[in-house]
Amino acid sequence: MKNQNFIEQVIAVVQLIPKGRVCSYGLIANYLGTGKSARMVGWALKHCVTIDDTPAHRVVNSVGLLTGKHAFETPDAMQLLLENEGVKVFNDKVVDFKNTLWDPNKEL
DNA sequence: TGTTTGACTGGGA
DNA sequence: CTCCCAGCCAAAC
Repeated sequence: MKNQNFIEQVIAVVQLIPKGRVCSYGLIANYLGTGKSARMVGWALKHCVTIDDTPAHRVVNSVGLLTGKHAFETPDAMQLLLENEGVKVFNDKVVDFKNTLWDPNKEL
């Protein structure tokens, strides 16, 4: 998967995230090679749901905070989806984030 | 073609 | 500790 647009590359990585795990924007950006453009990952994810049903709820910011929850149909949808997969979320942030974090650079 | 924006991040005040 | 600023890069306007 390389001949795709940036957005589709982000989608591909997000879809690789195992169920019950989460990933940070910076990690994905680093994996894609964009490095510091973590903003692009979030930006792309926002648009990816329009072209694909990407599990964007598995992507959070560097501290496990559900920064993108407002992009869902309802602000609570993201948290509910995560909890549905076994990821505990409290006060809009992932509980035991570092244990739940999935690093594509390490796992792949 | 140039400017603005954004689900981020890390560092400094 | 919290708040603010600058860098970052691709897409949208």
